[in-house]
Amino acid sequence: MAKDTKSKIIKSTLTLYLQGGLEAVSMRKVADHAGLSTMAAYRHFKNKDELLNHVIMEGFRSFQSYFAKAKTIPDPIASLKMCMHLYAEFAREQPEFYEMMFMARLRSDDAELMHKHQQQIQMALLFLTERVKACVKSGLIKKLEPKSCALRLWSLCHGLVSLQFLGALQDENHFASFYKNSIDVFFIEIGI
Amino acid sequence: MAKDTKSKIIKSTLTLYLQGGLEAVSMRKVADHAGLSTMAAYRHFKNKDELLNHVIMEGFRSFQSYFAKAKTIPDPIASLKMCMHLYAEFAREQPEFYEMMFMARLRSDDAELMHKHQQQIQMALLFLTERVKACVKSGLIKKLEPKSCALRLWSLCHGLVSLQFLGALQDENHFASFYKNSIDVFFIEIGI
DNA sequence: TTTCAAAAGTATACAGTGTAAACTCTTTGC
DNA sequence: GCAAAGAGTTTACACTGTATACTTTTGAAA
Repeated sequence: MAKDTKSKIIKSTLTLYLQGGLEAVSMRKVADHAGLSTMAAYRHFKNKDELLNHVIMEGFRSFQSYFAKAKTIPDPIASLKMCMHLYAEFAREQPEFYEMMFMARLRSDDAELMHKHQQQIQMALLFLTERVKACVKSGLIKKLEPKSCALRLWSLCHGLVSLQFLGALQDENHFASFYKNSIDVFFIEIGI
Repeated sequence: MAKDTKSKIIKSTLTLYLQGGLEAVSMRKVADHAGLSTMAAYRHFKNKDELLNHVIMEGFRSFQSYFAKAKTIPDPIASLKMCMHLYAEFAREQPEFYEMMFMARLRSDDAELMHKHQQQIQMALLFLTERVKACVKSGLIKKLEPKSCALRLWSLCHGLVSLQFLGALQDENHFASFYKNSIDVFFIEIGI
Protein backbone atom coordinates (compact mmCIF):
# COMPACT_ATOMS: atom_id res chain seq x y z
CA MET A 1 0.00 0.00 0.00
CA ALA A 2 2.86 2.33 0.87
CA LYS A 3 4.65 1.60 -2.40
CA ASP A 4 1.33 1.99 -4.14
CA THR A 5 0.67 5.46 -2.81
CA LYS A 6 4.21 6.57 -3.40
CA SER A 7 4.18 5.58 -7.04
CA LYS A 8 0.72 7.11 -7.42
CA ILE A 9 2.13 10.41 -6.21
CA ILE A 10 5.07 10.19 -8.59
CA LYS A 11 2.72 9.38 -11.43
CA SER A 12 0.53 12.38 -10.63
CA THR A 13 3.59 14.60 -10.49
CA LEU A 14 4.74 13.36 -13.87
CA THR A 15 1.33 13.85 -15.41
CA LEU A 16 1.06 17.40 -14.16
CA TYR A 17 4.64 18.19 -15.09
CA LEU A 18 4.40 16.88 -18.62
CA GLN A 19 1.10 18.67 -19.08
CA GLY A 20 2.00 22.06 -17.76
CA GLY A 21 5.66 22.20 -16.83
CA LEU A 22 7.11 23.05 -13.47
CA GLU A 23 4.57 25.74 -12.73
CA ALA A 24 1.82 23.14 -12.88
CA VAL A 25 3.46 21.17 -10.11
CA SER A 26 2.67 22.13 -6.55
CA MET A 27 2.38 19.81 -3.60
CA ARG A 28 -1.30 20.65 -3.34
CA LYS A 29 -2.04 20.00 -6.99
CA VAL A 30 -0.08 16.76 -6.95
CA ALA A 31 -1.84 15.56 -3.81
CA ASP A 32 -5.23 16.53 -5.18
CA HIS A 33 -4.54 14.73 -8.43
CA ALA A 34 -3.52 11.64 -6.49
CA GLY A 35 -6.65 11.87 -4.34
CA LEU A 36 -4.76 12.56 -1.14
CA SER A 37 -4.42 15.36 1.33
CA THR A 38 -1.55 17.73 0.75
CA MET A 39 0.57 16.49 3.60
CA ALA A 40 0.24 12.83 2.64
CA ALA A 41 2.98 13.35 0.07
CA TYR A 42 5.33 14.33 2.86
CA ARG A 43 5.11 10.82 4.30
CA HIS A 44 6.81 9.57 1.15
CA PHE A 45 9.01 12.46 0.12
CA LYS A 46 11.14 14.63 2.34
CA ASN A 47 10.17 17.73 0.37
CA LYS A 48 9.26 18.98 -3.07
CA ASP A 49 12.86 18.76 -4.24
CA GLU A 50 12.94 15.07 -3.55
CA LEU A 51 9.66 14.55 -5.34
CA LEU A 52 10.91 16.46 -8.36
CA ASN A 53 14.05 14.37 -8.33
CA HIS A 54 11.86 11.40 -9.21
CA VAL A 55 10.62 13.34 -12.22
CA ILE A 56 14.21 13.89 -13.28
CA MET A 57 15.03 10.22 -12.80
CA GLU A 58 12.04 9.30 -14.92
CA GLY A 59 13.46 11.71 -17.49
CA PHE A 60 16.74 9.83 -17.48
CA ARG A 61 14.91 6.52 -17.91
CA SER A 62 13.09 7.96 -20.90
CA PHE A 63 16.39 9.34 -22.17
CA GLN A 64 18.03 5.94 -21.98
CA SER A 65 15.14 4.29 -23.74
CA TYR A 66 15.70 6.57 -26.71
CA PHE A 67 19.11 5.02 -27.31
CA ALA A 68 17.89 1.43 -27.35
CA LYS A 69 17.55 1.62 -31.15
CA ALA A 70 21.15 2.76 -31.56
CA LYS A 71 22.47 -0.24 -29.63
CA THR A 72 21.15 -2.64 -32.26
CA ILE A 73 23.11 -1.07 -35.09
CA PRO A 74 26.26 -3.11 -35.70
CA ASP A 75 28.30 -0.46 -37.52
CA PRO A 76 29.81 1.61 -34.67
CA ILE A 77 29.97 4.83 -36.68
CA ALA A 78 26.38 4.55 -37.80
CA SER A 79 25.41 3.70 -34.25
CA LEU A 80 27.16 6.74 -32.85
CA LYS A 81 25.60 9.00 -35.47
CA MET A 82 22.25 7.52 -34.60
CA CYS A 83 22.87 8.41 -30.95
CA MET A 84 23.45 12.02 -31.89
CA HIS A 85 20.26 12.01 -33.89
CA LEU A 86 18.30 10.43 -31.06
CA TYR A 87 19.70 12.99 -28.65
CA ALA A 88 18.14 15.80 -30.64
CA GLU A 89 14.95 13.82 -30.96
CA PHE A 90 14.72 13.46 -27.21
CA ALA A 91 15.30 17.18 -26.76
CA ARG A 92 12.58 17.99 -29.28
CA GLU A 93 10.02 15.51 -28.02
CA GLN A 94 10.70 15.83 -24.29
CA PRO A 95 11.81 19.43 -23.85
CA GLU A 96 10.47 19.57 -20.30
CA PHE A 97 12.59 16.58 -19.32
CA TYR A 98 15.54 17.89 -21.26
CA GLU A 99 15.42 21.18 -19.47
CA MET A 100 15.34 19.65 -16.00
CA MET A 101 18.06 17.17 -16.80
CA PHE A 102 20.55 19.21 -18.76
CA MET A 103 19.74 22.89 -18.68
CA ALA A 104 19.76 23.71 -15.01
CA ARG A 105 22.78 24.55 -12.96
CA LEU A 106 22.72 21.98 -10.20
CA ARG A 107 22.46 23.57 -6.82
CA SER A 108 20.14 21.68 -4.57
CA ASP A 109 21.35 21.82 -1.00
CA ASP A 110 20.59 18.12 -0.71
CA ALA A 111 23.85 16.26 -1.28
CA GLU A 112 22.12 12.98 -2.01
CA LEU A 113 19.93 14.38 -4.76
CA MET A 114 22.92 16.12 -6.29
CA HIS A 115 24.81 12.86 -6.24
CA LYS A 116 21.99 10.95 -7.94
CA HIS A 117 21.76 13.51 -10.71
CA GLN A 118 25.53 13.52 -11.02
CA GLN A 119 25.52 9.76 -11.39
CA GLN A 120 23.06 9.90 -14.25
CA ILE A 121 25.17 12.50 -16.03
CA GLN A 122 28.25 10.32 -15.67
CA MET A 123 26.32 7.28 -16.87
CA ALA A 124 25.23 9.13 -19.98
CA LEU A 125 28.81 10.19 -20.58
CA LEU A 126 30.01 6.64 -20.05
CA PHE A 127 27.50 5.32 -22.53
CA LEU A 128 28.66 7.79 -25.13
CA THR A 129 32.29 7.05 -24.37
CA GLU A 130 31.68 3.35 -24.94
CA ARG A 131 30.19 4.10 -28.34
CA VAL A 132 33.22 6.16 -29.27
CA LYS A 133 35.53 3.41 -28.03
CA ALA A 134 33.83 0.99 -30.37
CA CYS A 135 34.53 3.35 -33.26
CA VAL A 136 38.16 3.71 -32.31
CA LYS A 137 38.52 -0.04 -31.92
CA SER A 138 37.04 -0.64 -35.34
CA GLY A 139 39.72 1.62 -36.76
CA LEU A 140 37.12 3.74 -38.53
CA ILE A 141 38.10 6.98 -36.89
CA LYS A 142 41.32 8.59 -35.81
CA LYS A 143 42.85 7.32 -32.61
CA LEU A 144 41.39 9.68 -30.05
CA GLU A 145 41.00 9.72 -26.33
CA PRO A 146 37.45 8.33 -26.24
CA LYS A 147 36.20 10.25 -23.23
CA SER A 148 37.38 13.58 -24.60
CA CYS A 149 35.81 12.75 -27.90
CA ALA A 150 32.56 11.83 -26.21
CA LEU A 151 32.60 15.09 -24.29
CA ARG A 152 33.16 17.04 -27.49
CA LEU A 153 30.31 15.20 -29.15
CA TRP A 154 27.97 15.78 -26.25
CA SER A 155 28.84 19.44 -25.98
CA LEU A 156 28.29 19.78 -29.71
CA CYS A 157 24.81 18.28 -29.47
CA HIS A 158 23.88 20.06 -26.28
CA GLY A 159 25.21 23.35 -27.63
CA LEU A 160 23.12 23.08 -30.76
CA VAL A 161 20.01 22.01 -28.90
CA SER A 162 20.40 24.87 -26.44
CA LEU A 163 20.91 27.48 -29.15
CA GLN A 164 17.79 26.14 -30.79
CA PHE A 165 15.87 26.52 -27.53
CA LEU A 166 17.29 30.03 -27.19
CA GLY A 167 15.97 30.91 -30.61
CA ALA A 168 19.39 31.54 -32.13
CA LEU A 169 18.44 29.38 -35.08
CA GLN A 170 15.80 30.53 -37.48
CA ASP A 171 13.32 27.69 -37.58
CA GLU A 172 12.82 24.01 -36.93
CA ASN A 173 13.87 22.96 -40.43
CA HIS A 174 16.94 25.09 -40.33
CA PHE A 175 17.86 23.49 -37.05
CA ALA A 176 17.40 19.96 -38.33
CA SER A 177 19.64 20.44 -41.34
CA PHE A 178 22.17 22.44 -39.38
CA TYR A 179 22.29 19.80 -36.68
CA LYS A 180 22.75 16.99 -39.18
CA ASN A 181 25.39 18.96 -41.02
CA SER A 182 27.34 19.77 -37.87
CA ILE A 183 27.47 16.13 -36.93
CA ASP A 184 28.56 15.13 -40.41
CA VAL A 185 31.32 17.71 -40.30
CA PHE A 186 32.41 16.44 -36.93
CA PHE A 187 32.64 12.90 -38.23
CA ILE A 188 34.57 13.98 -41.28
CA GLU A 189 37.01 15.71 -38.99
CA ILE A 190 37.57 12.69 -36.79
CA GLY A 191 37.51 10.31 -39.75
CA ILE A 192 40.71 8.69 -40.89
CA MET B 1 12.14 61.39 -9.58
CA ALA B 2 10.28 58.70 -11.51
CA LYS B 3 13.41 57.65 -13.41
CA ASP B 4 15.27 57.78 -10.15
CA THR B 5 12.98 55.40 -8.34
CA LYS B 6 12.83 53.05 -11.27
CA SER B 7 16.59 52.73 -11.52
CA LYS B 8 16.80 52.38 -7.76
CA ILE B 9 14.47 49.41 -7.96
CA ILE B 10 16.48 47.86 -10.75
CA LYS B 11 19.65 48.37 -8.78
CA SER B 12 18.16 46.72 -5.71
CA THR B 13 17.00 43.80 -7.82
CA LEU B 14 20.47 43.38 -9.27
CA THR B 15 22.11 43.56 -5.87
CA LEU B 16 19.81 40.94 -4.41
CA TYR B 17 20.07 38.74 -7.49
CA LEU B 18 23.84 38.80 -7.66
CA GLN B 19 24.05 38.15 -3.93
CA GLY B 20 21.60 35.31 -3.63
CA GLY B 21 20.34 34.28 -7.03
CA LEU B 22 16.74 34.19 -8.16
CA GLU B 23 15.43 32.88 -4.87
CA ALA B 24 16.68 36.04 -3.18
CA VAL B 25 14.54 38.18 -5.46
CA SER B 26 10.97 38.79 -4.44
CA MET B 27 8.95 41.92 -5.01
CA ARG B 28 8.79 42.49 -1.28
CA LYS B 29 12.51 42.07 -0.74
CA VAL B 30 13.34 44.30 -3.68
CA ALA B 31 10.95 47.00 -2.52
CA ASP B 32 12.26 46.78 1.04
CA HIS B 33 15.83 47.04 -0.18
CA ALA B 34 14.90 50.09 -2.23
CA GLY B 35 13.11 51.63 0.75
CA LEU B 36 9.67 51.48 -0.84
CA SER B 37 6.41 49.73 -0.25
CA THR B 38 5.91 46.51 -2.12
CA MET B 39 3.45 47.85 -4.61
CA ALA B 40 5.55 50.85 -5.55
CA ALA B 41 7.52 48.65 -7.88
CA TYR B 42 4.34 47.94 -9.80
CA ARG B 43 4.13 51.60 -10.84
CA HIS B 44 7.33 51.08 -12.81
CA PHE B 45 7.17 47.45 -13.84
CA LYS B 46 4.17 45.57 -15.12
CA ASN B 47 5.14 42.50 -13.12
CA LYS B 48 8.07 40.54 -11.77
CA ASP B 49 8.88 39.17 -15.20
CA GLU B 50 9.40 42.63 -16.58
CA LEU B 51 11.58 43.56 -13.64
CA LEU B 52 13.69 40.45 -14.10
CA ASN B 53 14.02 41.28 -17.75
CA HIS B 54 16.01 44.31 -16.70
CA VAL B 55 18.36 42.01 -14.83
CA ILE B 56 18.82 39.98 -17.98
CA MET B 57 19.47 43.11 -20.02
CA GLU B 58 22.07 44.18 -17.49
CA GLY B 59 23.56 40.74 -17.96
CA PHE B 60 23.82 41.32 -21.69
CA ARG B 61 25.49 44.66 -21.10
CA SER B 62 28.03 43.00 -18.85
CA PHE B 63 28.43 40.25 -21.45
CA GLN B 64 29.20 42.77 -24.17
CA SER B 65 31.70 44.58 -21.99
CA TYR B 66 33.67 41.37 -21.69
CA PHE B 67 34.39 41.41 -25.41
CA ALA B 68 35.74 44.94 -25.52
CA LYS B 69 39.27 43.61 -25.06
CA ALA B 70 38.91 41.29 -28.05
CA LYS B 71 37.94 44.13 -30.34
CA THR B 72 41.31 45.80 -29.89
CA ILE B 73 43.25 42.79 -31.16
CA PRO B 74 44.18 43.33 -34.80
CA ASP B 75 44.80 39.71 -35.78
CA PRO B 76 41.29 38.39 -36.53
CA ILE B 77 42.10 34.81 -35.56
CA ALA B 78 43.63 35.84 -32.25
CA SER B 79 40.69 38.13 -31.69
CA LEU B 80 38.19 35.35 -32.31
CA LYS B 81 40.07 32.98 -30.04
CA MET B 82 40.10 35.67 -27.39
CA CYS B 83 36.32 35.94 -27.72
CA MET B 84 35.96 32.26 -27.02
CA HIS B 85 38.16 32.60 -24.00
CA LEU B 86 36.23 35.60 -22.74
CA TYR B 87 32.99 33.74 -23.22
CA ALA B 88 34.11 31.08 -20.76
CA GLU B 89 35.39 33.77 -18.43
CA PHE B 90 32.00 35.45 -18.39
CA ALA B 91 30.31 32.14 -17.67
CA ARG B 92 32.68 31.45 -14.80
CA GLU B 93 32.57 34.91 -13.27
CA GLN B 94 28.90 35.68 -13.84
CA PRO B 95 27.21 32.31 -13.66
CA GLU B 96 23.96 33.83 -12.40
CA PHE B 97 23.78 36.08 -15.43
CA TYR B 98 24.88 33.31 -17.73
CA GLU B 99 22.13 31.06 -16.50
CA MET B 100 19.37 33.61 -17.02
CA MET B 101 20.65 34.65 -20.41
CA PHE B 102 21.56 31.36 -22.02
CA MET B 103 20.38 28.41 -19.98
CA ALA B 104 16.67 28.93 -19.80
CA ARG B 105 14.14 27.89 -22.37
CA LEU B 106 12.41 31.12 -23.25
CA ARG B 107 8.76 30.93 -22.53
CA SER B 108 7.47 34.12 -21.04
CA ASP B 109 3.95 34.80 -22.19
CA ASP B 110 4.97 38.42 -22.74
CA ALA B 111 5.79 38.82 -26.42
CA GLU B 112 7.71 42.02 -25.92
CA LEU B 113 10.06 40.56 -23.32
CA MET B 114 10.62 37.53 -25.51
CA HIS B 115 11.44 39.82 -28.40
CA LYS B 116 13.95 41.83 -26.39
CA HIS B 117 15.74 38.72 -25.24
CA GLN B 118 15.64 37.38 -28.78
CA GLN B 119 17.22 40.57 -30.05
CA GLN B 120 20.12 40.28 -27.65
CA ILE B 121 20.72 36.70 -28.71
CA GLN B 122 20.76 37.74 -32.34
CA MET B 123 23.09 40.62 -31.57
CA ALA B 124 25.52 38.29 -29.87
CA LEU B 125 25.36 35.98 -32.84
CA LEU B 126 25.89 38.89 -35.20
CA PHE B 127 28.93 40.04 -33.26
CA LEU B 128 30.44 36.58 -33.45
CA THR B 129 29.59 36.31 -37.14
CA GLU B 130 31.41 39.57 -37.85
CA ARG B 131 34.50 38.23 -36.12
CA VAL B 132 34.37 35.11 -38.25
CA LYS B 133 33.88 37.19 -41.39
CA ALA B 134 37.04 39.09 -40.59
CA CYS B 135 38.91 35.80 -40.39
CA VAL B 136 37.51 34.60 -43.69
CA LYS B 137 38.34 37.93 -45.34
CA SER B 138 41.90 37.78 -44.09
CA GLY B 139 42.21 34.42 -45.80
CA LEU B 140 43.43 32.81 -42.62
CA ILE B 141 40.75 30.17 -42.43
CA LYS B 142 38.86 28.09 -44.94
CA LYS B 143 36.12 29.78 -46.84
CA LEU B 144 33.11 29.06 -44.69
CA GLU B 145 29.64 30.42 -44.38
CA PRO B 146 30.38 32.86 -41.51
CA LYS B 147 27.06 32.60 -39.73
CA SER B 148 27.13 28.81 -39.68
CA CYS B 149 30.67 28.92 -38.44
CA ALA B 150 29.71 31.38 -35.72
CA LEU B 151 26.85 29.15 -34.66
CA ARG B 152 29.15 26.16 -34.48
CA LEU B 153 31.61 28.13 -32.41
CA TRP B 154 28.95 29.38 -30.07
CA SER B 155 27.42 25.98 -29.62
CA LEU B 156 30.86 24.56 -28.94
CA CYS B 157 31.48 27.12 -26.18
CA HIS B 158 28.01 26.94 -24.74
CA GLY B 159 28.06 23.16 -24.84
CA LEU B 160 31.30 23.00 -22.92
CA VAL B 161 30.24 25.59 -20.39
CA SER B 162 26.95 23.79 -19.83
CA LEU B 163 28.58 20.42 -19.37
CA GLN B 164 30.89 22.03 -16.87
CA PHE B 165 27.91 23.45 -14.98
CA LEU B 166 26.29 20.02 -15.13
CA GLY B 167 29.34 18.49 -13.52
CA ALA B 168 30.19 16.30 -16.50
CA LEU B 169 33.79 17.49 -16.31
CA GLN B 170 35.96 16.49 -13.40
CA ASP B 171 37.22 19.79 -12.05
CA GLU B 172 37.88 23.43 -12.85
CA ASN B 173 41.40 22.80 -14.14
CA HIS B 174 40.29 19.96 -16.30
CA PHE B 175 37.62 22.20 -17.77
CA ALA B 176 40.04 25.03 -18.52
CA SER B 177 42.48 22.85 -20.43
CA PHE B 178 39.72 20.92 -22.14
CA TYR B 179 38.03 24.14 -23.19
CA LYS B 180 41.25 25.59 -24.56
CA ASN B 181 42.04 22.37 -26.33
CA SER B 182 38.62 22.10 -27.92
CA ILE B 183 38.92 25.59 -29.32
CA ASP B 184 42.39 24.92 -30.64
CA VAL B 185 41.16 21.76 -32.35
CA PHE B 186 38.29 23.69 -33.85
CA PHE B 187 40.63 26.29 -35.27
CA ILE B 188 42.97 23.66 -36.66
CA GLU B 189 39.97 22.13 -38.37
CA ILE B 190 38.84 25.35 -39.98
CA GLY B 191 42.41 26.45 -40.70
CA ILE B 192 43.65 26.48 -44.24
C1' DT C 1 -8.07 -12.63 18.88
C1' DT C 2 -6.70 -8.93 21.25
C1' DT C 3 -3.29 -5.41 21.82
C1' DC C 4 -0.21 -1.95 20.73
C1' DA C 5 3.21 0.41 18.28
C1' DA C 6 4.49 1.96 13.87
C1' DA C 7 3.05 3.73 9.60
C1' DA C 8 -0.14 6.33 6.79
C1' DG C 9 -3.06 9.98 6.24
C1' DT C 10 -5.40 14.38 7.72
C1' DA C 11 -6.50 19.19 9.37
C1' DT C 12 -4.74 23.29 10.77
C1' DA C 13 -1.54 26.88 10.82
C1' DC C 14 2.37 29.91 9.49
C1' DA C 15 5.35 32.48 6.79
C1' DG C 16 6.28 33.47 2.36
C1' DT C 17 4.90 34.58 -2.67
C1' DG C 18 2.77 37.65 -6.86
C1' DT C 19 -0.43 41.08 -7.55
C1' DA C 20 -5.37 43.37 -7.80
C1' DA C 21 -8.04 47.18 -5.81
C1' DA C 22 -8.79 51.22 -3.44
C1' DC C 23 -6.88 54.69 -1.22
C1' DT C 24 -3.77 59.06 -0.28
C1' DC C 25 -0.12 62.13 -1.26
C1' DT C 26 2.75 64.72 -4.69
C1' DT C 27 3.74 66.85 -8.83
C1' DT C 28 2.59 69.22 -12.92
C1' DG C 29 0.04 71.93 -16.56
C1' DC C 30 -3.47 75.38 -17.08
C1' DG D 1 -5.61 77.93 -7.30
C1' DC D 2 -7.20 73.84 -9.15
C1' DA D 3 -7.89 69.69 -11.59
C1' DA D 4 -5.65 65.81 -13.49
C1' DA D 5 -2.00 62.66 -13.71
C1' DG D 6 1.43 60.14 -11.53
C1' DA D 7 3.70 58.08 -7.45
C1' DG D 8 3.31 55.65 -3.36
C1' DT D 9 0.78 53.11 0.34
C1' DT D 10 -2.36 49.86 2.67
C1' DT D 11 -5.08 46.14 2.59
C1' DA D 12 -6.59 41.91 0.79
C1' DC D 13 -6.71 37.52 -1.91
C1' DA D 14 -5.24 33.39 -3.72
C1' DC D 15 -1.48 30.76 -4.01
C1' DT D 16 3.03 28.40 -2.36
C1' DG D 17 6.09 24.89 0.79
C1' DT D 18 5.95 22.72 4.98
C1' DA D 19 5.94 22.21 10.47
C1' DT D 20 2.99 20.49 14.02
C1' DA D 21 -0.42 17.93 16.11
C1' DC D 22 -3.87 15.03 15.40
C1' DT D 23 -6.59 10.57 13.79
C1' DT D 24 -6.90 6.35 11.27
C1' DT D 25 -5.07 2.10 9.40
C1' DT D 26 -2.22 -1.76 9.47
C1' DG D 27 0.69 -5.59 10.80
C1' DA D 28 2.98 -8.32 14.06
C1' DA D 29 3.51 -10.14 18.75
C1' DA D 30 0.93 -11.64 23.03
